[in-house]
Amino acid sequence: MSEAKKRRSTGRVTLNDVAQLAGVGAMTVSRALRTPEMVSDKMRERIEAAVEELGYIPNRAAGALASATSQTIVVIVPSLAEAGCGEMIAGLQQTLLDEGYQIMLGDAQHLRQQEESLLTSFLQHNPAAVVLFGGDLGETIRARLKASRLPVVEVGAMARSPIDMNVGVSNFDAGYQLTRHLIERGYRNIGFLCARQEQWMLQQRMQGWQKALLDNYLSPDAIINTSERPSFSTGATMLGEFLLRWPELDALICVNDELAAGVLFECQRRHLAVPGKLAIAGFDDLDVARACYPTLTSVRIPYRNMGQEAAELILRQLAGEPVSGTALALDFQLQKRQSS
Amino acid sequence: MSEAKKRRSTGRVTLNDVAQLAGVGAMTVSRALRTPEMVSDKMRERIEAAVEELGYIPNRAAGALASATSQTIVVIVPSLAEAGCGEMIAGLQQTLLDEGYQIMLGDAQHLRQQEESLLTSFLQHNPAAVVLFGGDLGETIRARLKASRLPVVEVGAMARSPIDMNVGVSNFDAGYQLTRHLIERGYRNIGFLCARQEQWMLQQRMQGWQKALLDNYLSPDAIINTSERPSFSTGATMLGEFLLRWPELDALICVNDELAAGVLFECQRRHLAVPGKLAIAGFDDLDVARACYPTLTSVRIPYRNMGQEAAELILRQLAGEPVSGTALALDFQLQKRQSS
DNA sequence: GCGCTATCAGATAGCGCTAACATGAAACTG
DNA sequence: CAGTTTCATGTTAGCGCTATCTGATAGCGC
Repeated sequence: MSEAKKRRSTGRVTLNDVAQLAGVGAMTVSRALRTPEMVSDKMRERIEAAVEELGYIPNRAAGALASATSQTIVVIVPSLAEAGCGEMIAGLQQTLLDEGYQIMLGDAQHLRQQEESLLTSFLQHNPAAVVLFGGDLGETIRARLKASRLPVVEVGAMARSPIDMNVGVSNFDAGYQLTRHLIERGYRNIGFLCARQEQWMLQQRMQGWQKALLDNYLSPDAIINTSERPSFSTGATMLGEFLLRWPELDALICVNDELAAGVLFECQRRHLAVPGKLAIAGFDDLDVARACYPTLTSVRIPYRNMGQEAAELILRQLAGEPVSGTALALDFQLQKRQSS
Repeated sequence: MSEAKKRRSTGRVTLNDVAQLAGVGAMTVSRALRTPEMVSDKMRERIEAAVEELGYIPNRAAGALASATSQTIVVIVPSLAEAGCGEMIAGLQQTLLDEGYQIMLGDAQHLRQQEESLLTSFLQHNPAAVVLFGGDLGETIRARLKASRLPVVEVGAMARSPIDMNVGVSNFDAGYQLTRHLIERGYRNIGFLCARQEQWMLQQRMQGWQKALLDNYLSPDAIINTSERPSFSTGATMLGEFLLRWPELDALICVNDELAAGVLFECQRRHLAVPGKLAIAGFDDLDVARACYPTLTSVRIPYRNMGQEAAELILRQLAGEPVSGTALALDFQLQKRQSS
């Protein structure tokens, strides 16, 4: 009878279908689903039954369009291989999922340009908030994010000038305390193996080491900065250079545990006693630090917790609490082990 | 002059704004952006200029609603800590980003129930396709995915009964070949350390080992299956048990490199020569396998490649090519090193 | 010149949902 | 019991975009 050509209609169950079955208005169904407390018990039950019966799946695109907000949280990380990154995301998701938010993930692969395209692409989704890990974004992006007025949480380190909110640990303090620990143990020629110094988080650890040495009238000369990934094999490779340039070295702090373990492996290869000939320490307290031989002194950083706290902040912000601008410093924990 | 109360209007630049500035119809702008070849050069340039001038950002929610398709690819992983998972995602993203797709990530944390909520939540977005890593989803979910008629790619292992497409390596063959290598080297009492046997990928490796032993008239008795995470420290813990139960063991294959490295560490701790007293081998060829001492025999699995191939399949499928049902087996590579 | 088909641009009508307002009934006020 | 407030629900009108159709031009052979 009708032209039947007018339009598509995806065929899927819609809010209206539910409303009809339940014999109520569409708006009531919408309310029953999003703000149940605004609907009488009787109605709600009826609606829930109808939803169940039809197997209704809300269309988020429609919701997002109508309300001009989405339930999507954008997460941008420099690389998924980054230590703690997975943990952090797991923590985030754990808290966000129950509230109906989902994570849109971007891996920038340490490329400025990639960050740009990720952000451009993500902003098209009207995300509810943005989470940044590692805190090393370019100025363009920081400006764009600021301009977007979205809730932003920078996670990992304490940011120099936070865009908005910030959850992290003081990597400077971590570096400082770890170094002091080595000094207390009697080491005097303490080197530092850094990688990718441009990363704020890593740089801060290094500066903590510097400061601690200076405060103790030791000179922070023995430092190598490589542009390689801070990986096991990089650690193994770099030890040789240290020994060549600073034969008197008696301790080596590595900017993360993978490097530290790599250095340890190379010591084994060269039959250098650890900590007898060389003490080693790292950061992040990865599982490997507890398993290797000798066990590795490290600094535990609560990555999962960071994710959870970041999620909390976002939720509170979205709920209207005045948490904008909060900077939350979590505690790290020095793990003294056999390698020092 | 108008009542000014009717409705919200987000204030953002819309397609219409661009159209007006360019002096064309909205539809033409839409076409110029999505299917440039359908618009004359003159128009396109004019429109592009207008887009630039206004800093127009398309609203994906509106697009998704109107077209009933989104540019979102859902990725569900058992856990981000899973070896190769990050690599795979990076590979995926690399290929998908240029085509305008983005990744919505779900970490199921090895929980069936979590998988469910993730999927429910994600389906609300009308994703263009779904990528599953590890291939250990529950039946409910597999059924739901099948019913959804979305393009699905299972990545990691060769699936028993693929939902749709599949990109992976034969973990059975990998296990078989690794074991054969050890047999060829003269080892006769070859144990297997498994963890989380319920994971298909890991189980297959184990069965490859079994088969290889049987084919060579050796009995696959020395096996331990732990429910712990296959981590460094789990490896370190489990070695003791092996030595206790099978003192004659001369080689130990671990279901992944972290376990293998953990076992190696424990050997160092106990001053057991590797491979003199015990040979060790793992899977995944993580960086640690190349860095540790002695270096670790392993099987290289091309995780990043898998992600790329999966992305290609999705793109081709979405472009209408008949690739549905494809099962793509990639090559692994045996890496013979010092530990065997 | 005539019809005829390509080609491109515009007009129209929603996609499925929710903000804002309107309504009606119950609950309260004095 | 009229008048006000409260509450639960319904009605209306889009959110910004795209599928589909219609119309205008241009090109073609004859």
